[in-house]
Amino acid sequence: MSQHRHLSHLQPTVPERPSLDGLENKWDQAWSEQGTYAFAAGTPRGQVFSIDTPPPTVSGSLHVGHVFSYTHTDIVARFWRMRGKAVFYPMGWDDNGLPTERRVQNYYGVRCDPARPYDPDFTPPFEGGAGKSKNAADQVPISRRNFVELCQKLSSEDEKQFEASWRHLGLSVDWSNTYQTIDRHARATSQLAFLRNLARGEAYQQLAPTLWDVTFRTAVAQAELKDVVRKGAYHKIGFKLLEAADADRSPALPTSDGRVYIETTRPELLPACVALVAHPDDDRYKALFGRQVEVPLFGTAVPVVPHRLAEPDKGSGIAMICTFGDVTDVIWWRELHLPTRAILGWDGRILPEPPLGIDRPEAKAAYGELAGLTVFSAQKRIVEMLRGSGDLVGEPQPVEHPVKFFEKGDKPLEIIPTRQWYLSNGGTNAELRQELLERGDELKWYPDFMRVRYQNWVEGLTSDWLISRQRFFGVPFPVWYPVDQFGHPVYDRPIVPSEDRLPVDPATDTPDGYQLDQRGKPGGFIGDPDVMDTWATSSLTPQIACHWRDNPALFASTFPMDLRPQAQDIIRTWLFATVVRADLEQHSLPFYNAAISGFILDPDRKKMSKSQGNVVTPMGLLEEYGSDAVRYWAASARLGTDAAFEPSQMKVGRRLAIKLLNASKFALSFLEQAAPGRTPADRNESALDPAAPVSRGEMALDPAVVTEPLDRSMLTALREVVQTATDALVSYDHTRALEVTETFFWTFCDDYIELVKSRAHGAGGAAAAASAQTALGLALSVLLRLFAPFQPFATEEVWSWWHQAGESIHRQAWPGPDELSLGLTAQASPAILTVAGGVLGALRKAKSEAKVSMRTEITSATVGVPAELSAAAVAAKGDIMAAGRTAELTLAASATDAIELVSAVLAEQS
RNA sequence: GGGCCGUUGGCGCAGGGGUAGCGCGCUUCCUUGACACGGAAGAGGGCACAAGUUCAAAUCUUGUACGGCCCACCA
Repeated sequence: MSQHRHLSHLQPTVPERPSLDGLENKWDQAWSEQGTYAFAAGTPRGQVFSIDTPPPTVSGSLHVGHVFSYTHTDIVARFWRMRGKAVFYPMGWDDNGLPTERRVQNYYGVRCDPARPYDPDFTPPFEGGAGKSKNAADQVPISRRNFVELCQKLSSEDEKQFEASWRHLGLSVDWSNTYQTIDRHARATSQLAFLRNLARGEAYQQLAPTLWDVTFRTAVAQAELKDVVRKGAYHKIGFKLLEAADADRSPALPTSDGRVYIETTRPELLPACVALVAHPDDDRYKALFGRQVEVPLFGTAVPVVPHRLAEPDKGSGIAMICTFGDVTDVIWWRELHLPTRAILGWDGRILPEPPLGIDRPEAKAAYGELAGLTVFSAQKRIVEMLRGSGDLVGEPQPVEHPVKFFEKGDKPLEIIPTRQWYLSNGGTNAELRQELLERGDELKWYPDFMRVRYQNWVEGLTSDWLISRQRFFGVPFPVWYPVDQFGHPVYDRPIVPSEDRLPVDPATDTPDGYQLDQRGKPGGFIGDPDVMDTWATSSLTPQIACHWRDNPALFASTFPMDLRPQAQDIIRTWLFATVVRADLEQHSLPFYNAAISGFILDPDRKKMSKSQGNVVTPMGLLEEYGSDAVRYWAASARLGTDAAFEPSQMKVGRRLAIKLLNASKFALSFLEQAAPGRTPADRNESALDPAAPVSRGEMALDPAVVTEPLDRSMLTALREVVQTATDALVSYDHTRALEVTETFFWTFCDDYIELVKSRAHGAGGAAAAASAQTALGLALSVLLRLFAPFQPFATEEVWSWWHQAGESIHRQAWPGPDELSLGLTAQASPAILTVAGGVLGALRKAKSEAKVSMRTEITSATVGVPAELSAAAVAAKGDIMAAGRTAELTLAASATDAIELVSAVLAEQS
């Protein structure tokens, strides 16, 4: 960092015609070569600013929303770097999980079949999705290892493209510090955290009803659900009331025909029915509690039971409980201790064999009609059967109702009993839940109202976190199970590896104490076949990036991280899960601040997303407008606020970047003029001392030279801007910082530069000229640094014109409060600049109304100025007259509180 | 059903007790030696609606409407 009271610079080398073209590649390369954004390892925690960068899903393409939110983070990173922090700014790639699997299937025309052996010479049938077929059967089955290799291959190609785009955008990421959520280190970290959870009892296995996606054939977690409104129909079905053991006990049965009528949207689950349920206070059905009814077609006898969750005003007020139609069924089943009659398989089809309770031949025959069918077909078939048997009353009544889907799936979820791994997240433990709520309070949220989304979510948790997935491209569970003498795995005695063996793949690695050939044999072992949910790994991004596992010194200097930037829609997943993991392992927050960005809306105010088909690819934008311009658009939107996709804002940003180049060129031309071909060797000498020796040394801009009131006024106003912008950035309000800087900058260009132009050229003598020239240089230096986080390319370009090669603006000190303090006696009211601009505006108005050029001379003019501002106006009168080309200017008392043109006599035009 | 944001000139946004502000767009003018990828000067709204608090309300309170989102419900 260099001193800025005295600006160091070389003889300016300003291009004849400055341009934004090519700046991105030029500076990206320079920053890369010079290590401008490298993290200084060994920096104590207090001087580090660490960022938990969201690892983008590389299987998707980069879109404008990414550019938007990552720019916000980069502004913060650049600000703190200039404030003297060692910024720890890694980049991760989320390549682990389903999206990559799907992309690989389409891209290479393959599918994973874990039963196949590894083929080291395997070549995919095609690349690039050229032979893409909708039919999964056309995909070539390959081994899990081949499949994972293809996932890694494609991911790393995608990652290169992402990095290129990010670099083009100017993210000041330390590109020597990247990770993949599937790489060796991430796998080891994820497995280590899991083993610790297991040892502490926070991770556990359970055979239980599980939300199940039949397309992907995997369990999914509560956090990955979405509601989809679907068409369905209420089917009214009669259940025959069976004779009561004590027949005269029930005087007022609700049925005159000996039947109980329920309404269901899922008649195909009839064979899975285990009870009917009504509200305990429902007088219509009270008398039935404890009685048995017979399930139509299948002849199963099931009880009628009371439960508070049954809603009297829904349907007929009495519902059938199936194992399992929805999550309420699971609650009823669990709380009422009902039997299980599962009829759905992992593939979403009706199981071939009927469940217990269906034993009569005609019941078995009825079941046989459904066996093997999909849910959809089974429903059609059973409706025909019920109609035939007379158990269906009337026609099904169409309804639209919300159904739970996996957020990435396109078929409704089913609930299937399976063995799965769970991790405590407060869903079943009030004490932990309270602790996690307190973590949410402890965290600083930007904007603060995002906090309630976290609270809502934590308060609404109904189960622990299901972390196992029956997929292939993910981090495997680092466990094996002993196989007993009968060949059955012993699930409650998992075998774990020692921590130094991580990462392991239990599908190919052998547990300690066993031989390779004992796999799957009685008395041997078997590996857990599942992988972890992608969030189970990405919830550890702070531990991965900061190297909790293998670099305690780095971890100590970067964790808990300073900032977690992320999107609002993954508070319940990524943010919450990260808090859970750090709470369990480190007993702390994983980060102190969360910056939540909004969505990008297209011009029709809809959320931009791939499925909407309205996504604009960012690279085209970056090339068309320039990265600084696109960043400007992003920076104009506040955290947590949805923003419209606005090319017009990008044009404004581009105009600003060009203006920065041109205004700087102009200001620097005076510095050159001030000391042509020479610079003082002694920093304490005046920059303008013509006797100073010529050298390639440094030239000082001495604030003491700034003597003119207008110049001092401008610098005083700028000082306030510095204060405001700094305060705003400290509180993550980049919009405000940009706004005040930009507003000042336009005044600086339109008014100040115009006002001092002729004086800076020497019209008022050497001292007055030096004052203007030095003020221009000082202001330029400060303004460039204020803009640097927002427009890194244009500012770096300008900086390079007058500073030593390699002396990046992005490593300079952020303007401080002292830098522009000109000494108490040299302060001047910022009002001078304002008034001078106002009076100049009045003179311009005279010309504009006369429809003449601004060059036109004014013979004489009178401008009214409010009394309290008249002294300020007088102080800048000479500059105003010069800028307005006015020979005779009278400053009169204004009748109003505004500056107003009273009269003007224009010279004849030639 | 519970909750969180928002509603300010044609569009995008800022302001947040004293009587509206920025950018784009629009109109008119200006090819001035930093910039035509420019510059200057203008026109245009009374801040969704209603009631209240106050000397004074875009600004505070309450309610309503509309838009967006989160959570819950899912027979």
